[in-house]
Amino acid sequence: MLRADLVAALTGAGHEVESASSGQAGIALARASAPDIVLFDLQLPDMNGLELCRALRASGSSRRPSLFVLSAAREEPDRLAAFEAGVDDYVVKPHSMREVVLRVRALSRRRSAAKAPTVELLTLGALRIDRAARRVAVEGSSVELTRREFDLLLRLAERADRVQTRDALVSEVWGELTDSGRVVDTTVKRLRKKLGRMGSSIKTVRGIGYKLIVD
Amino acid sequence: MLRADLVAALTGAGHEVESASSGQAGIALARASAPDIVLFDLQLPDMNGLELCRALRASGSSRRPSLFVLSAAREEPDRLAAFEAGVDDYVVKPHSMREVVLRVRALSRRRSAAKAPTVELLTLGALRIDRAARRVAVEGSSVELTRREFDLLLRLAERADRVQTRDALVSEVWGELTDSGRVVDTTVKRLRKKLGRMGSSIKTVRGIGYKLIVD
DNA sequence: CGGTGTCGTCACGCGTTCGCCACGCTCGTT
DNA sequence: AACGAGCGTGGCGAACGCGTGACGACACCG
Repeated sequence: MLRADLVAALTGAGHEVESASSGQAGIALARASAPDIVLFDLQLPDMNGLELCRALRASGSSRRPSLFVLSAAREEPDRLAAFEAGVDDYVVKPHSMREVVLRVRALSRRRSAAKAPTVELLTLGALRIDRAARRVAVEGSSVELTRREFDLLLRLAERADRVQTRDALVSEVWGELTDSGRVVDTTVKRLRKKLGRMGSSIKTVRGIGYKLIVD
Repeated sequence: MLRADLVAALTGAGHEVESASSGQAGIALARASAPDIVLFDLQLPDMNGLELCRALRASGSSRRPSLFVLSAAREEPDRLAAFEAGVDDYVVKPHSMREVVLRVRALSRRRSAAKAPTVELLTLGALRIDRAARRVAVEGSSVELTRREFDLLLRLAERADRVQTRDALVSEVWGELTDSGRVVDTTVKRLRKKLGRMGSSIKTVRGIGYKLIVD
C-alpha cells in the first residue's frame, strides 16, 4: 500500500490530508498543521514508530493528535508497546484500504465527540476547577496546587464517581515515565491536605485506586 | 500552470488578486498592498523562495501575510525547510488548479476566523495595549517594548487568566523556528522589568508556562 | 566602520517540588 | 481474633524548574 494511495483514499473520503516521507518531516508537519489524526507506519526510514509516538505526544499537549499506526509486524509485543506509547488505533498489514478509511472516520468522529463536552469550568459540589487557568477553588476560596496535584485532581474530577486505577492515573498524569511506585498515594495525600474539607471526597478503593465522589 | 491561469482562477473564486513576475517585484507589491495571502513558487527568477519567505515575514509583523508555496521540488528537505521558514501551506507540482483554489480559500477562512475577535485596543486593569500601533501603556505612561516582548505580551493578554504553555507561546510568537530553549523565560524577564508594577501580573505556572492575571 | 539595540544562549544559584522510604495503622480475609 | 496486604503519613534529599546576569551574534543606523 503506497502512501499516495492512502492520501488519495482519505482525501476522497472527505478528509484534509497532508503527508511526509520520513519521521522527522512528519513531526515538523504535525507541528505546523496541528492535525487531528496522525497516521504512520511503524517502520519509518529514519526512526522507530514508537519514538514518533512519543515525539507527537510531547508536542503541544493541549491538542494532542490521535495516533493511528499501520504495521507489518505480527508480533504482539509490538502491538502492546504501541498502545502503551499512546496509540489510538492500530492496523496490521495486510490491511484493506477500506478498513483504514473506516477506522480513520471512526477516530475522527470519536475526536469531535470528545471535543464537544470539554468544558473550561468543572464544578463538583464545593469544588471548582478551571482547567484553562489551572486554578482550583474549594467553597470559593482558591487553593494553590502544584502541577502533579492539579493534573491528578483533574483526572479524578473528569471521571468523577468512577474508580481510576493507579496505572491509569500514572499513565495520564505522569505519562508512563515513572517507576509507578507509590507516587500516586503520596500525591493524593498532599492533595487531600490542600483540599481541606473536600479532601475526604477523594475515596480510596482498596486494591484498585481512587475515585472522587460528588456527594 | 501559468501565473495568468492562477490569477484567473483565484479571481473567479472571488479573491482580489495582484501579481508580480519576480521576487523583488513581489516584495515591493506586498509592502504596498499588505495582502492577506502571498502565493509564490519556490523557484523564482531572481531569488530563492525561502529568502522571499523571510523577507515577507520580516516586513510589518503586525499584519503578516499567510505564505502559500507552490513547488516542483519533491525532496522532503525542501518541504521541511519551507515550514521552518514560516510557510502556511505548501503544494507540490503537479497541482490541480482546483486544489490550489480550495487551499487558498481554506487559508483565507482561517485568517478571517482568527481576525474576527480582534480588537484594536486591549485594556486589562492598568495595562493598555494598542495592537495596531504596537504600543503599550501602564497606568497611562507608555512603555517601549521590542518586537518579541510585545508579541509575547499580546499573546498573554489575549488569553488573559489562561495558562499558556511555553510550547504554545513559542509557536505563536516565534513560529516554531527556535530551539525552544529558555527564550520565553528570558523574554518574560525583560517584559516584567519593563512593565514595572504590572510586571508581577505575569504569573509563572511552574512546570507549565505563564499566564497574565487581571487582578 | 564604530555605536546601539535586540535577541538567543549559557551558566549559576535558589527555591520548590516530587519521588521515595520507613513506620504504623486499617481493612479484609480466614 | 489474628494475620498480611494495602494504604496513610511524615520526613528527607535530590532533581527540577525558574530567575537572573552576562555574553556574543546580528542587524540597523549613522
